[in-house]
Amino acid sequence: MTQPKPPRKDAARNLRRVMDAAAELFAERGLDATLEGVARRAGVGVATVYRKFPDKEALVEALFVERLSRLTEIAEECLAVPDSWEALARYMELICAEQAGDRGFGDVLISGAFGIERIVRARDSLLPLAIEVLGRAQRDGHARADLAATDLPLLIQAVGSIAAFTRDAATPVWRRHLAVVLDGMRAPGATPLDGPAFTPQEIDAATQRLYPAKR
Amino acid sequence: MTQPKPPRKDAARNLRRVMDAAAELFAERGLDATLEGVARRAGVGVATVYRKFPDKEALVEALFVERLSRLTEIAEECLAVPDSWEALARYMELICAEQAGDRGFGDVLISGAFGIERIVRARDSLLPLAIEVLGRAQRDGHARADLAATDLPLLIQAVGSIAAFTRDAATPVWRRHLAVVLDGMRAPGATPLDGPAFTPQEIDAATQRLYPAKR
DNA sequence: GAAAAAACGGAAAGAGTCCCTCCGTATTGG
DNA sequence: CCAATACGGAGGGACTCTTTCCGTTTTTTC
Repeated sequence: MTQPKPPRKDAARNLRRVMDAAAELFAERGLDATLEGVARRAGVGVATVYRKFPDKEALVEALFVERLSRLTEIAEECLAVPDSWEALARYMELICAEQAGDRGFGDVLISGAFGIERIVRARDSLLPLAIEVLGRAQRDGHARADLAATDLPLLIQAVGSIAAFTRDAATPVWRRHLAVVLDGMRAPGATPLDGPAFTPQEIDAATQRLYPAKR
Repeated sequence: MTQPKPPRKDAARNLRRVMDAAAELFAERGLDATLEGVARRAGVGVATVYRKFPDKEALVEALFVERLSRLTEIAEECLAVPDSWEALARYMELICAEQAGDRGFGDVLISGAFGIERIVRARDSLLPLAIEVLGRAQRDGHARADLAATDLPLLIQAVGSIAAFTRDAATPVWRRHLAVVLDGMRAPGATPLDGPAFTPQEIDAATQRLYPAKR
């Protein structure tokens, strides 16, 4: 019933060091950061990293599954905001901020992180919430009617790409561009959005192409 | 005075094949495409590629310098459009379209393509034109006053990133998001853009970090 | 406080990638 | 037909990154 074994003291300390270092390094450099880099920053050897996590995917999973559920929380909190436009704007802003602060997290969202099951599922569970947040703002006449829910992740990704590109600058300039996007999402839309929006399946397909295609 | 030597027939044919293949492959896969891939698509050996161009950079330069000056043309044509908003909208759209149709070109714009002199210079000559296009629309009260010229390349990059991400889909969905952005650029802006815009130097710094940092 | 158990570090194996060169063979043009 | 020119593709060289191996050190247990 009780834990079979209490872990050794140095092992516990190193696990924390590794996770902290990985969180930092992935935040700065994205998922491309190497495990050797993680080890160096943690002040341990690579083997120690591998003793804690069987491979890189496991480390990524350990770090980001929790953070993804944070996004779900954000969405749910937004649904509780009385003003439906306020809710939509906050939803966009908070998600962009998460990405802007952590390049690795942005990679996870866009790529599905090597297709890790739990991560992909967690990410996919976000769309229904987006539908609700957007739908409410549309029903109230705050958000333009021709926006589709699938436009949200794409617009978020667009702002996120600015955040990634300008990451090392002093100013979080992406907020300016998010403001532009938000104004563009307001009703009434001056320029009609022509052409069909993406289906959720098309979004999935795009993320999946990302991994096999790249590295 | 005349060309010292007319080139051999097969050499001429292969030069064209290589350039065509490279244009295609870079368009599809970006600057990461390998020269072996180019050779394969051209139906020649790698050595032939290297006989035509001393190295990869030279090939990239040959392909994209011309295309960059096309962007200058676009900007100048836009300056000739009477309606200043129309001009700005067209400017944004045409540049996005160029990127959307050619992933390599997007890479060139964002990364400066290995820092190749002529390419960087050509790209930098674009900003003054953007200033004019934007300034005119602002003076006429069409574009929101709190936009800075440096916001344009960043917004273009944002839409471009959607185009890159959704490249393989049937629908050019990025047009929807460009429309959103354009509406957000209209005056009056509902959400104020707070925080300073980027300086041109900050943009340069960001592009330069891109290459050394990555590969 | 010593021996057993657990964990450690860093070198290096292994698997890729990609750029570019070499050289024996083929094509071209006079 | 032969000299000049160009060709193909194997492979050298230089990375990079993940993962394993093993002799050494630290911790725990008695």
